[in-house]
Amino acid sequence: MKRPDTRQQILDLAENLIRSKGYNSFSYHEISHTLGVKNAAVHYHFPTKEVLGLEVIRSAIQRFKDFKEETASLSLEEQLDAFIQTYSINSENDKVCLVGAISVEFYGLPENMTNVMKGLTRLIHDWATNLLAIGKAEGMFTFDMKPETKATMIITNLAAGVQIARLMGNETFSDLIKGIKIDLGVNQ
Amino acid sequence: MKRPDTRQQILDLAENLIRSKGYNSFSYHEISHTLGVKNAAVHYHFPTKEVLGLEVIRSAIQRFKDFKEETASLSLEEQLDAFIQTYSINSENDKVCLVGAISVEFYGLPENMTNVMKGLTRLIHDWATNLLAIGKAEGMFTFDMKPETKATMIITNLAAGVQIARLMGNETFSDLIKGIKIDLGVNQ
DNA sequence: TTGCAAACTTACTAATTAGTAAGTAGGTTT
DNA sequence: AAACCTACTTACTAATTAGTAAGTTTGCAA
Repeated sequence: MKRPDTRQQILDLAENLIRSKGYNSFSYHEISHTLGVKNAAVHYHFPTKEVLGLEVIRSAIQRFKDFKEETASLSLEEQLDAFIQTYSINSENDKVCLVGAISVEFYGLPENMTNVMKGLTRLIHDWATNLLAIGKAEGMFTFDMKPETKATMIITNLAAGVQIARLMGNETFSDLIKGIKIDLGVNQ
Repeated sequence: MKRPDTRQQILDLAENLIRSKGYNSFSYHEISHTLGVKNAAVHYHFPTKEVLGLEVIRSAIQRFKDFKEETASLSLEEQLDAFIQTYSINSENDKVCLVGAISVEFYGLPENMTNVMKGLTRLIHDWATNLLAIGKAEGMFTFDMKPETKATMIITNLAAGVQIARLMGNETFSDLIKGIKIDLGVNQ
């Protein structure tokens, strides 16, 4: 018999549930039922829901670090496009990003989770700031503010863009991307 | 004895809880305990949690309509500032906006709630679009895209701005406001 | 072949959840 | 003053929740 890799399946499903409905809107029962295992099997891999939530965020941190490495050799515009594309995929799959999901439920989550999440948010923001700073210095992007401010603007556009797409439709999101590029001066 | 206006207190508290932790992170017990009444008193005013959630959204729709009327006679820039200020107050009170709160939990909420929420989102977006269209025509705002696109950009900046402020601090939000104004050409 | 550990299941528990039925106190209407 | 209504309380229930303790199976190593 094949190794079903239950642990990874639980982790993936938990992330999808957090980004579909929020952390406090899914139960261990929903996970075990969906994967065809028993409730205790989920607790075997992740003793508490807080541990599961933490692991979801930690794996997202690792995934972003991998993304950084994998795209490091690309041009700035290709890096930005790759970043935006991850949100386009979210929008098509009706999934919000972790930053949005965790921040909205902030005061209903274990402090450990929100603290680890702060690290991921800084990581993404620092990366975007650096990208924009270099791009501005090289004359590739045009904006009249600090690169950290522009980074906040683009990240908030994307984070709430996938949220508002649930209420207004996916065209709203693709339209938004065009706007971001126009303001950066990278439209052609 | 004074009229305690329990119904209004429940409604206000419910909105605050939704915008602090999310709809599925608070209970009728939390409401009744906080207000010093019994669980059944909450059910007397709002028979089901879905009804309570719907009333929260409906009262927000009414509030936005009142906002529109009250600010209609102001200049475009004053109207925009008034709109932005409601988000600044949110940020200071660590509250996200309803659009963000409802959209993140979207697939964990009763369909009635998300449908009514779509109405509020359209209402806000249409208002902002109209404001930006007139402001652009009058040469007050400068942007090189459709006014509906710029409306989406500003609304997503504000919605996710208050979210990301929870993870990165309130300076991130006030910084973001400056960025929005710079891109609109209404800085200083 | 025996021993052992990883990955479960079986069978629970205690707490919390939304929701209800029946009663009651106090003011208003008739 | 009798009837009635509003705004509750008392006292529940059934379902769901996260979490646990004690087995069981299966593959692998000694």
